[in-house]
Amino acid sequence: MESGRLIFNAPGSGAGQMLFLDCGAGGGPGGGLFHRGGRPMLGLEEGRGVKRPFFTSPDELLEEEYYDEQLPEKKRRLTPEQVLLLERSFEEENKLEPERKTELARKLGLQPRQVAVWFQNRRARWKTKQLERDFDRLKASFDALRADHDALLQDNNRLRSQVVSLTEKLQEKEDATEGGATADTAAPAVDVEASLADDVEEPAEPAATFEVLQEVKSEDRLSTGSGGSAVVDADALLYGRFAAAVDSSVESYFPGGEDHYHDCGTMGPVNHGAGGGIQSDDDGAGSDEGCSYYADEAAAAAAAAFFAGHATHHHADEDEDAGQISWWMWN
DNA sequence: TTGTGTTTTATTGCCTCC
DNA sequence: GGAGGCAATAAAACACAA
Repeated sequence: MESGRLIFNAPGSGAGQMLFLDCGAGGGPGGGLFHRGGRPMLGLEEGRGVKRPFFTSPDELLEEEYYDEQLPEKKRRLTPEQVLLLERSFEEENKLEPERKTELARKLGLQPRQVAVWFQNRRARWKTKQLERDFDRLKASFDALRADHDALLQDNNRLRSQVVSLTEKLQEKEDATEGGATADTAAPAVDVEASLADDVEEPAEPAATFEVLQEVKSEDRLSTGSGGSAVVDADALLYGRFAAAVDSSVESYFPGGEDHYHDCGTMGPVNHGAGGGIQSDDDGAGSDEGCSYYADEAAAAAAAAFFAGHATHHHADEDEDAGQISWWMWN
């Protein structure tokens, strides 16, 4: 981009001091020493091969030697001392009040506009760094969540295979019962429990399972003694053990109480709307953590259907949570 | 030395606030 | 409407490998 320049003596400046007005076509950026409003920016050119700051102290500006070798201005970097002072000032406050700007400019021998520009660019750099930090932090958080998710999936698969094998065993026992003598109708339930005890590894929360067992036994005593009770009871036992295992997983995922995954809004763990995306700190990132990554209402419905008609009468209070539990189970 | 990528300084245009 | 902030961008300065 070619720029034409008007070079003229700066009003009020010492003799020979020039200003360069950038008249680049289209008003494009680059090299101009005038900013909006026609505010002039002073610039002094270095001698060939001589390194020296573009903007110097007011005293230096008056030194005659600087008026030699006037050439078209070039962009100069601030000296380390100038940058240091600016950095310190930025650390104190990243916004620049007019008084501070003037004072800094005076101390540094810069134009106030330069100080303002430096702060503007510095804020932009800080924001970029902040975004990088936010990204790293969110990525780490996401990776951790994904690892947990994978672990839960493995757990889920293991439990599902147990359900299948135990269901098969139950079916075998049912078949055997129907084909054999009908001596003691309570016997199948006892056998199922024994079988389950052999085949299912210890649940993560024995207390919860114990409650289920107590419930199962209690209902078993009240049952009519039909062969069907064994099926219901076995399902109830499975449900209880599964729920305990899931609760354990959830607890480990949300230390401090299961309410963490109940408190994610009216839709349970499913996070809806724009708030589910990556957010900056300003947007309150982190408040949604653990709430929104694995939404699958179809899975919840499937889980509810699985247990419907089998164990629900044992766990009426858990029915309303079935969707959320299955959300962990089938994802 | 030269080509290339990065950093720094500065400008422009748009937006918001008073 | 003016002042100031921000995003986008240009271009000089700088760093560094080939």
